[in-house]
Amino acid sequence: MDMEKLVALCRRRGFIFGSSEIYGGLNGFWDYGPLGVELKKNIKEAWWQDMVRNPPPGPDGQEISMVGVDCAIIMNPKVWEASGHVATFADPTRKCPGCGRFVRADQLWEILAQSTWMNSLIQEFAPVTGAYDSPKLMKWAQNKGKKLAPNLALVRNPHVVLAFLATRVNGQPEAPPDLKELTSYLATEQLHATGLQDPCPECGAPLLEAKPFSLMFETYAGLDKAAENKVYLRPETAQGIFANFKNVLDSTRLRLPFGIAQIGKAFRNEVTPRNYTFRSREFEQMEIEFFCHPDESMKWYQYWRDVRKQWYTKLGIKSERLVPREQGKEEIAFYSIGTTDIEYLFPFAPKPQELEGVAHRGAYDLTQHMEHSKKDLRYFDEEAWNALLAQKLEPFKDDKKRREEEKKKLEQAEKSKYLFIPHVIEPSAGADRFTLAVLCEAYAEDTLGGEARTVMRFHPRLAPIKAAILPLVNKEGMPEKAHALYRELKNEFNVFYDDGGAIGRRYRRQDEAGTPYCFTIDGQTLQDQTVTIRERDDGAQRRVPIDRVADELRKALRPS
RNA sequence: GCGGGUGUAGCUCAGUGGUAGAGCGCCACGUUGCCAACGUGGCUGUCGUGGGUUCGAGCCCCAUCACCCGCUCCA
Repeated sequence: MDMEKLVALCRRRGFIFGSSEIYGGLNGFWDYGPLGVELKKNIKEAWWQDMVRNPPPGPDGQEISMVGVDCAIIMNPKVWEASGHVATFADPTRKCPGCGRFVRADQLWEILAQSTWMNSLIQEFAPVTGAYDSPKLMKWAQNKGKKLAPNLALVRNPHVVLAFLATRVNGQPEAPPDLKELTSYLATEQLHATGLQDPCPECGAPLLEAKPFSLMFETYAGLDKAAENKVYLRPETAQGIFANFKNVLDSTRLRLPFGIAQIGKAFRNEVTPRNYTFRSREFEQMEIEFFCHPDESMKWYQYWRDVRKQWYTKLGIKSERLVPREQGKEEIAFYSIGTTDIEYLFPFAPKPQELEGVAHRGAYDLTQHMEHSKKDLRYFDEEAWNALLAQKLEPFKDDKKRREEEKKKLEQAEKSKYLFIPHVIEPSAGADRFTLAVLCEAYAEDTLGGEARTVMRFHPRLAPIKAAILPLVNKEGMPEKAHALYRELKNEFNVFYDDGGAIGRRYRRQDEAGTPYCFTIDGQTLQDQTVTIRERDDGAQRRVPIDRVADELRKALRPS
C-alpha cells in the first residue's frame, strides 16, 4: 500500500489535516477532520468499553475491576522529578555540528570508547605506555581516518594538529597527556581560538557545548514567567494515575488486583517527528495501570499482553501485520521486569513499529512517588490478614485474654507481610498510532463490477459513518421515505443522508469514507416496506424490512 | 540541527521570458430505476513568501519559509 495515497485520501475526505495548515502547518502536529474525529472517537470509546467497563475475564475466569480517571495535563513538577522524566528527559546533551548527532554529555567518553574510529585510532598507540609516533598517526589520518572520522581535526588538518600535540608533549615531558587529553588534542584544529575540543563519536567533528535537551514541553503557571513557576505538559498520562493511586483506593472500596485507566493527550518535543501522524509531538494515549500483588504480577503481565493483542485483532488488524515482541535486555527500561511491544507493520517502515507497550513496571513508580511525596502508598491486604487471624486465633476463640496475646504476637511477626507496594502492569497504547494503523489496514483498492474503486474497510464499530440512507431517485416519495428513516436512525447512530447524483457515485463516495452499509429506498419500498442493504466490502445487496434496519445496525456494532 | 527533494485551482499535474491552463472534484438546474451515467451553466489561483535582473518573471538569480525523504528518541 502506498502511504502517499492514504495521506491524500485522508486529506481529501477529511480524516486528517496538517495542523494550522493555512499558515504553512507545524511540524509534528495534526488535526482530525470530520471523518477522522469520528474514527478516533470510536477507537477511544471501543477501548474504554472493552477495557474499562467490560474487560475480558481474568486468568482464572474472575471479574476484572477497572475504573477510570481523567487527570490534568499539567501537574506539580515534582511528579516528573519522581517519575524520572526530568532527569532522563533533560540530560545535558551535546550536538555535533558535523553530522547533527546528539550525544549525552555525561556519557561522552563511554560512547567514544565504543566508537568505530576511536577503536581504530587507538591501535596506533603503544598498548601500555600510550606513546605515539607522528608518522603513524599521519598515515592513519590519510587512510582509515578519512573514512571513519572525516570531520576529525587530525584528519582534516594533520600537520597543524600534530604540531600542537608535539608542543604539548615536549613542553611538559614530566606530565605526558593521558588518553582523554590526547584525544582532545586530536579533535582540535585551532587550539588558540577554541581551546581543547571533544570529538563526535560518529564523525569526529568538535562537539558543541552541552545543553539540557528536554523532551518535555515547558510552560509557566501564572503570569510571572519565573523559574519557580515552571511546569511541564505531561509526556505521558501514566503519572496522573500513580499520583491518584491513593485517592482512588480511598474513594472506591476497590481491592487488589484492580486497574486504573486514562485516555488523554501527552506531549513530547520529539527531535524528529516523522511518518505522518506516527511520531507526533502532541498525541493521545490510552493507558492502564493494573495494580496487583507482587507474587501474582507475572500472571497479570501475561494476561494483559494477550488481552491487548486480541483487542487489536478483534478490531480488524490482520494478525500477520501485528506482532508482539518481547523487549531485549539492551532496550528495556532499567526498572522493568519485562516489556512486550505490540507492533504493527506500517507501510512506511521496513520493520514493525510500536503501537503499544505492555510493561511490567514492578513497584518502581509507587516507590518513587512514596519517596518524593513522603506519603505512604503501600497497600494493606486486609482480607488476607483477617483470614489469617481468623485461622490462627480459632483455637483461642473462647479465651479472650489469650486471643489478644496471640493476636499481638501475630501482628509483630506477620503483619508486615501483608503491607506491601503493589506491582504494576502498564498496557500503554497510542490512540493516534492505532488510528493510523486502522487507516492503513482499512485502505484497499479493488474492482467492483469491473470498475476500480478505493474502499476503507473499517470494522463497523470503528467506521466514522455507520450507514448512508439513500433515495434511489428523487421522486415518487422516495426522498420523504428515506428522510424519515434517516431521522429515526440518527437518534442512535451516526448516519448520513445523501440524495446527490447517481446512486453508483453515492455508493462509491461511502466506500471511500468506509461506511459499512447503505440503505437504499426504491420503488418497492413504497409498496412492501423493504429497503436494500448494500454491503461495503463486496457490494452485495439484500432486502430487509424497513423496521428491521436499526436491528441490523445494532447487531453489526455489538462489541463481542 | 545536517544532507537531498518538493512548492502553480480542493486534488493530480501541464506551462523553458510575452494574455495562467487541462483532467478530476465541487455547486446549480434538468435528467435519473442499483454501482465513480448524461446535458447545460457556474465557482476556484497573491504561481509558498520577500527581494533582485528585465520593457516584461510562474519560468532566470539571491534570500527565506513550509513540507517530504534519510540520521541519536519514543506511545
